[in-house]
Amino acid sequence: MPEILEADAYRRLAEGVVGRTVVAVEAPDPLYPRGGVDAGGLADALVGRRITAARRHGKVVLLDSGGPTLALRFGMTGRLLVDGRAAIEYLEWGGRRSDPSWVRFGLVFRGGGRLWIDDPRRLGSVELAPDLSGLGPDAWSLRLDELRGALAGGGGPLKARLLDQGRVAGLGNLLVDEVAWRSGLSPLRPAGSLADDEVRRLHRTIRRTLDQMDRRGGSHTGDLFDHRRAGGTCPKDGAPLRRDTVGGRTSWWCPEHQS
DNA sequence: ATTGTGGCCTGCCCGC
DNA sequence: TGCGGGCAGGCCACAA
Repeated sequence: MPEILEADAYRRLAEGVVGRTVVAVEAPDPLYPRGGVDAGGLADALVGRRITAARRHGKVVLLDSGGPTLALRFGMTGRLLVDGRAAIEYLEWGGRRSDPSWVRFGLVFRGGGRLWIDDPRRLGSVELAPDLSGLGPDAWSLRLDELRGALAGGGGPLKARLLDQGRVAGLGNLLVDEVAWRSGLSPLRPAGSLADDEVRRLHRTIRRTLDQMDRRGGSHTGDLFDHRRAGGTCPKDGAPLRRDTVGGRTSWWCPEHQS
């Protein structure tokens, strides 16, 4: 479940390769390169280039090197490692072990350092010159007017809108459940039905929740997280939590204080 | 255009 | 002890 918080931890880790020169590209999994490029194309584009920046938009980590930008996506079980060091050791729903066969992509640098993606489920990908125009504004720097725009006119459930990367980029299932719970908003509410004070509250909550959970260590550190299970109760008021499928995702919420 | 659904992919956990 | 089924969700293709 790499969501925006894990992606940002990966970006921070990837800053460690800025200034290094790529001498080899490893792409042992033919499923991993997307967008019409293969292992050879990745090598042609990247070998000999020096990494100049590590950026992030939503859940996507971007490496610049003077040529086409390299985009790294992590699906739900992808981990980034640099020189054998992981940004996140234990990924919820990720592998409990580490297995060399889970390495899906790697960059080898002059001097022997290495950046790679470990992804048991193979749901992540790498892409050259990604088109990010379909992504909405980044959730962490989201302005109030941008959130208003993202929710405006939506007849579908609030949760589906917040999960839609084209509306707001970066939030995943766990973070959306957490911010809806903290905001006292039902995930089932039609997105466009929120009153202005509710949008403001949601906006504040997104910002504060991301800052706090980043300090805590990731998207599994929400107050609701441990209660997302059969028989779970709301840590705020003790009511039994409801489990619904919303936006195609398992959703846990409190019918007592979320409306 | 918007919204919903199913499939991809595989480790892990539970029940038998 | 081994095995099979279900589950997890980011992302994309496709359908209504």
